[in-house]
Amino acid sequence: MAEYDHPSLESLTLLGVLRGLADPIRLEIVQHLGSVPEASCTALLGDRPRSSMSHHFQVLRESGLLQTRIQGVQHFNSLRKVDLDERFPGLMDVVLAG
Amino acid sequence: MAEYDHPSLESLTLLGVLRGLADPIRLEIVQHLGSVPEASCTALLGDRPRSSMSHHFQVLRESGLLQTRIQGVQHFNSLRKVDLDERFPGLMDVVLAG
DNA sequence: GATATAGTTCGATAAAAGTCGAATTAAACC
DNA sequence: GGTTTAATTCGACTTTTATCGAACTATATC
Repeated sequence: MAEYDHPSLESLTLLGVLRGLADPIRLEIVQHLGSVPEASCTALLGDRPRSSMSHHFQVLRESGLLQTRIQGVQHFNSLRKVDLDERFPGLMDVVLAG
Repeated sequence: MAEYDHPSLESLTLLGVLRGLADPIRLEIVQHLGSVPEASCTALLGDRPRSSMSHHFQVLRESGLLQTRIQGVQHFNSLRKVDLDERFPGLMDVVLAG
């Protein structure tokens, strides 16, 4: 696998981002990523099946909430906080405060 | 019909509110309500069936996003902006700006 | 009381989203 | 090349959510 392509800043929509956040697992992932620079999928796994988590990471990536950097066999996820702050100022602050 | 009971400020959850917002029709309703003091259901109907809209109003009410005042045969909906601003400061500003 | 109006509730259907095991890919390492 | 590790993809299934016509409730008006 080469690399993911992430949606551009301009293509992000409020509805898309809200849909990305509107799931308990994904909200938890996002909030966790608010407190660390980045995290691998495994680090956020808990006791859930990998395939479920992989699905949620995909949704988060496609809605523009996180970006994934591939290093060797690991995928490091981080919040697209700077982008999100520019596009939807204040949103991430509320989400991470909640 | 007597009156609706709306969830208390403390019982609102971020996830619940995000779920309420994560639908195109509901987001549109909320954003519209951001620009008017209140609106009846019919006023926001467009060309959609009443029963569908009634469902969305119920979801919005239960997630704490709006309150409904009954006056005669009409139901007037308004954003719970003050409550939401207190509970999730900044959230509504982003949503209404989007 | 009959009629009109505003909105809800019911119930059936359709569409969307989440779950998760099994198979697969891809890199790393011996 | 074989093995381990990290994560994805596939596909089948379940659950949740949305849609919307038809019947219903409640208020207002004549």
